[in-house]
Amino acid sequence: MKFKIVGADKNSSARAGELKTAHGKIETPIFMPVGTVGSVKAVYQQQLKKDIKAQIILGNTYHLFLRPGLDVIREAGGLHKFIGWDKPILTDSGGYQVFSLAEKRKVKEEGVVFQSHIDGSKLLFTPENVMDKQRVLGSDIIMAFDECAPYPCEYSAAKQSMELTHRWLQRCISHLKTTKPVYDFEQTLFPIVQGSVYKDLRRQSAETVSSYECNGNAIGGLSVGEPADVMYEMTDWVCSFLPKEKPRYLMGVGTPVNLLECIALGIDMFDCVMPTRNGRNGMLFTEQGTMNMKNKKWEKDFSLIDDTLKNGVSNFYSKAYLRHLFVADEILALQIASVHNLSFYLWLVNKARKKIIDGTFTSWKNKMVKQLAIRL
RNA sequence: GUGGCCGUAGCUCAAUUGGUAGAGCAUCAGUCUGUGGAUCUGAGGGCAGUGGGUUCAAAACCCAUCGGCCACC
Repeated sequence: MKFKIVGADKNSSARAGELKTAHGKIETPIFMPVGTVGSVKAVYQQQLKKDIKAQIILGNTYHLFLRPGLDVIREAGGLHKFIGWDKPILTDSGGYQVFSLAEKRKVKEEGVVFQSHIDGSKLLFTPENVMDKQRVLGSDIIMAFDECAPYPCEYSAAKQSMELTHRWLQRCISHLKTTKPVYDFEQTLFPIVQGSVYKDLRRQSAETVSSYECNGNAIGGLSVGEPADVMYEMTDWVCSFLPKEKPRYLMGVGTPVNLLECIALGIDMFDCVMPTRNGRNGMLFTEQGTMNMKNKKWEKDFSLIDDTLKNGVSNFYSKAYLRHLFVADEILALQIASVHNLSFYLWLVNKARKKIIDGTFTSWKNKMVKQLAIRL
């Protein structure tokens, strides 16, 4: 996997790049739609590619391991073939699910013992078996098995958690070195920086992670409830210790404003459930601000959802119709909202990329941040 | 026609049996950050079928009347 920087902003740390994977090129900064169980909820793969212009999507090791199970995916020839997506895929390791889904869990040195949220069965995830699982999935980018500290988190607990994540990272890397891809293409590991909101821990973690010289690095443990300015401060700080020539992935972020602010801090890759999840709950993101489509104010607003997005959905359906679909609890509402929001996110990062390349990023970003915060 | 039961929020129904009406759903609005069609939070909404009466006090007791359901003739 190769990363090339093709443009940089003079007034910020923003950069534009190209990331080459076995399944094609990714232009950064990029937003990666989340497709946890092998589907970006409510969106066809064809729409994802043609209308939304997604360049890479996410899958989740934990969810896919539970359903349909790795034997099915192996027999299908890997996740790409199974779901019908020939562009790059990144899989999360399941570390976050241990933090967010499992009620009863035991974090031990060996790994994590927890119960399936589907059938309650006991599972053991270790750095080694999570690498094996991602080998079977055949994702282009595989994530290290980490522990995501909650927020707030005491210093001592954050330190312990970070150190465990580092020991697990060492094991992930060793295990990958002694195993081969299941399919005939390259997979690359992104290690994850942790350390909660403590600058010394974050620095230590960023330096530890950097020392492995992986093809890309990720920042985890943010956007878990801390204030936005803390998130920006940590992101900025961590980026200063991560190699410039490698892509940086900020996990789980965020709002359109978060994306722009973090691009300015030097982030290249994002993923977030917000455009799809909030979309399913009626929230639409646009260049002019956000709208809650369930609101009565749209009842007789027959203007197009967003004429600037040429995806055949935002520039086809009216606000009044979409509101009706939401109120009537129609499946089409979720589809329209998801396609729209993802289109907007991809449009936004692509616009940012162009602005970085033509040297007008910061002024544009500052203007956009104000506009995006508006509630319509 | 006679007898019985019932009428409380938009809907379905509560209220320790006289002490100045609540819930669920719906509506309206908010929440949502490595997935959650979920969840949670808040708000609006009742001349108690109608008209009388008893009482310090009535959704509750009495009378009349209207409407609905059931049984009998």
